[in-house]
Amino acid sequence: MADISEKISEAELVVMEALWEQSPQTATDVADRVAAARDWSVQTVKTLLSRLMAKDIIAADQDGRRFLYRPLVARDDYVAGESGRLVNRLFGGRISPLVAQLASQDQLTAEDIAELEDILKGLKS
Amino acid sequence: MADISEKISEAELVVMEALWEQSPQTATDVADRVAAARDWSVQTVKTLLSRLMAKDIIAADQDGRRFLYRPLVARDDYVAGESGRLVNRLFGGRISPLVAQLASQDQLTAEDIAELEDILKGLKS
DNA sequence: GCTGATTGACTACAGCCGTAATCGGTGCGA
DNA sequence: TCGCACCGATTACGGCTGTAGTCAATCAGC
Repeated sequence: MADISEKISEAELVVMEALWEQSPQTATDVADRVAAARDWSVQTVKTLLSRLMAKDIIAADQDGRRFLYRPLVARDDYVAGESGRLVNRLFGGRISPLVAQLASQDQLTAEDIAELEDILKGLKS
Repeated sequence: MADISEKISEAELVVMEALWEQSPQTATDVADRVAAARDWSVQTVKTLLSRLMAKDIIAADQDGRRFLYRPLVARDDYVAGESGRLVNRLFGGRISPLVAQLASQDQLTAEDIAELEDILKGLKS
């Protein structure tokens, strides 16, 4: 439940996803993996890695003359923080309006509904 | 269900909340209302109003020598967009992991759970 | 040993964001 | 009618973001 103090930007998040998927990785590995999603130069990815290091969101261990990067923040913690922030900002901290919102947009599949029921069942016990 | 093309920044959102709460309002009204949340100068609020106008997120009707500002985007539409974006970005478009996430943080009150059950009941019919 | 490829560090630069000061016009009270 | 208060418009400016180029060191192969 580590707090994420520094903000992760949109582009930085793409890099984080690559690192969460697999770590540690060299800058080049990350760049290759990211290339699937975004057409960025290797330099761009390296800059983003530097910024993430400066923000203490990732760390790097030297391996010969290059670095192996790894996340310091778990994806779950990040996701929890962002979800909570959104729910607070837009729904006054209440989640049911969010679900109602998404439901009204037909964003809930039958499977989602079944899973939600399971979750609720678990919570009541 | 109008699409929101331009992005609303954090500070702009505070101004939007004031306008969604009540509209139309003069710049001074908005500034007064916003003052409860943020200690901003009137100038700052006016700048934010200008930027929101430039982004076509609000409009203004002249009233004597001042303007009456009103939202062009409904809060529900904005909220729907943001919620969907978050769910897509972090949960691959699936909502149940979000609820599971918040549940695991003890962010669900008994009332939330009851409301969610009602929502689900409604959806199944 | 010299050369080319690779790597991290530093630099760049435009656009957006937060926060506000200043300017020029105008209506109102004295 | 003269000045002041108030209004929107314009300008400011430092920080963050997206996107990348360049530089200096270094490793690997000829």
